[in-house]
Amino acid sequence: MKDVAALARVGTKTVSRVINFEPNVAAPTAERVWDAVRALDYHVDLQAGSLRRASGRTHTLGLLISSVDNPFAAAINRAVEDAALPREVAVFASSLDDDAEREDAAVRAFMRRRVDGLILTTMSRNTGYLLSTIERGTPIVFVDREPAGIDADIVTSDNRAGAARAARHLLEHGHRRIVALTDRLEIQTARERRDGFLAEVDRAGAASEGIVVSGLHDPADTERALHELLTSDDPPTAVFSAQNLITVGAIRAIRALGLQHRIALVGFDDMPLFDLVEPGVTVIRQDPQQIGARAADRVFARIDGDTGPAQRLILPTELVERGSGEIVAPSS
Amino acid sequence: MKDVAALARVGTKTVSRVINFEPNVAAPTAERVWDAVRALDYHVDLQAGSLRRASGRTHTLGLLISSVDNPFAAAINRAVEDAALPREVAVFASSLDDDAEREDAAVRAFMRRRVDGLILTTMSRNTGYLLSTIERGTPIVFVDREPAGIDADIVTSDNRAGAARAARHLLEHGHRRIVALTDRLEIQTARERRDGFLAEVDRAGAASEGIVVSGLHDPADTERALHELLTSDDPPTAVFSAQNLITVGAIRAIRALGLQHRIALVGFDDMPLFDLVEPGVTVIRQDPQQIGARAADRVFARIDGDTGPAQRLILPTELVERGSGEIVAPSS
DNA sequence: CTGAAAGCGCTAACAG
DNA sequence: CTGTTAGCGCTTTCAG
Repeated sequence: MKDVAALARVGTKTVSRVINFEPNVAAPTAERVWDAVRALDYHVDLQAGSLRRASGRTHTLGLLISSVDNPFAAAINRAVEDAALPREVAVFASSLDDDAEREDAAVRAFMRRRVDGLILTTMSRNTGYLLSTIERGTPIVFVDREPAGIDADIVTSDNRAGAARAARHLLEHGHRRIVALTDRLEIQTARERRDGFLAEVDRAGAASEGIVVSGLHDPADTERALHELLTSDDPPTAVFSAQNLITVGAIRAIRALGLQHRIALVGFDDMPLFDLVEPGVTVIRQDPQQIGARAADRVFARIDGDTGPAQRLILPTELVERGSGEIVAPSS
Repeated sequence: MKDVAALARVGTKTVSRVINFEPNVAAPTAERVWDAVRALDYHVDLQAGSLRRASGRTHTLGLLISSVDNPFAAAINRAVEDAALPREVAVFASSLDDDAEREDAAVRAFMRRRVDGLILTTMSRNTGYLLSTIERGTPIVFVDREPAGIDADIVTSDNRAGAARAARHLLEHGHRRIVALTDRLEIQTARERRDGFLAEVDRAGAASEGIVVSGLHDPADTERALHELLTSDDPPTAVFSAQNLITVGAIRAIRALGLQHRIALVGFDDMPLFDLVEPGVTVIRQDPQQIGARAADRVFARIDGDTGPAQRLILPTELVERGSGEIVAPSS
C-alpha cells in the first residue's frame, strides 16, 4: 500500500479511502490511485485491515457441519455460502464427524481466526465450552441439532413431528412391528426422532411394537444390524431409518434379502436418487437449503447488532410418498 | 495478550514464547503464563500473528470447486480438509458454478485473505489472471480440470481414457448409434471426454456413429435433451453421460419412457446410489477422495518450499459394471 | 532465560 | 479534499 501511495503521489490514507470507496476523494486523485493499484497489481490485506478496524470484523464465518461430504450438510454449506457471498464474507467449513473433540477443536480454531459468527451442529451434552465464546460477543446459531443448556438462535427441522409422521404412516399401512434405526443417542436429533417414533407407536395401542436399534453410524453397520433383524425369528415388517446414511444402509440390507417389495421403509431426510430406486424411497423430507439460508440470516442479523431474544426456527418436514413406505403389512 | 502478560507478571514476548511452545522459558514461568491464559480464557489472534511472522503464513488454503453441494466436489473438499486438519490449516471453499466471473472473484477474495495456497477447478480459457498470483509466490494446484497455458501442478482423472473406455464398452455390446451427453464445451473435462468418446467410436469404423449433445448443465436440461432424442425418428441405442448430474438426468429421461432395460447407459463419475437403481448404473469411476488428497499433498509440498518442476498427476479411472451398460443393442 | 522496542499493513482520529 | 500520527495484536530483533 505504501508503494501504491508513493506511485500515485498521495498519502496512504488516501489510498485506503479510494479502495474502500469512502467519500471525499477528488476524482482525478482517485484515478491516479486506481492506476497505481493496477500497475502494481495490489490487493488489500483484509486481515491487516480487520486488526485495526473499529468493528473488528474479519468478514469470515465458521461453519461446523456433520461432514462437508454428507449431502444434507453440503446443502446447508451451499446455502450459507450463497448468503455470505454478497456480503463478501468467506466461510470456514469443518466436519464434525460426530466427535466431541473435533467439535471443540474446530470452534477453538474458528475463534483463533476471529470469525465474526458461528453456525454450529453440535454433539449434545458439553456445550459449556461455548460460554466464553458467547461472552466474547461472537454470535452463535445452532443448526440441525439443539444444544443443551444454551440460549441461542437455532434453526432445525421438527424432528419429533417428522418421526411421528413416519410412524403413523407405517401404522396406517397395517404395520404393527416396526423397527427404528437411529444414530448414536448422544446426538440430539437421534433422540428426538426416536422419541417421536415411540410416542406415536405407543399411541397406537398395545398391539403395536416399536423396536429401536440405535448407535448406528454409516451404511455398513446399518446394513449389518438390519440384516440380523430381518433374518431373526420374529422380524419387523416395517423400517423407519432416522438419517440419510442409515436409510442407504437399510435399503441395501432389504434388497440384499430380496425383500424390497415386502418390507416397508420410510427414511428421515431425502437424497438425490431416492426417487429412482425400486421401489422409490418414501421419506420425511427436510429442507437443508432452507435451514442453511435461515441460519445465515440469523448470524448476519446478530452480527449486524440484533440483540433480541433467541429465536427458535423449527421448520416443518414433509412426507414424500414414493412406494417403499406404502407397502402394506402382510395379513398374518 | 497484554492482559495475560500483566497477570503472569512477565513480558509479552514470554507469553508469545509459551503459547507457541518456543524453547528458553523456565518451567515455573511457563506455568504462571498458562494459568493466566486459562484465567482470562485467552486465544491467540492468528491473523495478527501472521501479519508480523517472517514466513507470512496465514495457515489458510483457498479451495475452488464446482459446488460444495456436488458429491464429487464435496469428496474432494473432505479430502483436502482431512489433509489440512493436522497442519492446523483452515480451508476456504468456494463454489465455481462454472462461471468465469465467480472464478475470478473467488481467487481475488482468496488473495485478499492471503491464503498460503490455492487448489482450483477452473473454467478453461482465461487463466491469465492467475499469473500475478503465481508471481506473488502463492502456490496453485489445479484439480479435475487442466488449465490453459499455465505450467503448474495438476491432479486429475484420465478423462480421455475413461471416456474411450465407456465408448468401447458400449461398442462391445453391439451398439452402433451412441449419444454422448456432455457439459458445456468451455469446460476442459467436457472436451476431453467428448474427444475420448469420439476417437473410440471413430476407431470402430464407419458403421458406428457418435452423436454429441453438449452444453448440458443439470439433470433437468439433460432430461429434456435426451427425451427429445429418444423420441425422435432414429433414436440412439446407447448413452454415454459425461458427468454425474448429467447421468442423473439421463436416468430420469430413460426411465420416464420405460426404456431402462432397452437403452444402454454408461456414466462418467460415480454417485452413492447408482448401485441401487434398477438396473444398476454402469460408470467410469473416478476417485475424488484421492484427487483431493493428492492435490493437498502438492500444495503443502509447494508451501514447504518444493520448487521442482510442475507435476501432472493423472489418476486412472475404473469401469464399474452394474447392468445399465451391459444392455446389448437390439439386433435390428 | 527474559523483556523492550520496532514494525507487519492497515484504518481511526484528527489536523490541515 | 488530503496527509500525519498512532496503534490494532502479534512476532522479530536485539540487548540484557
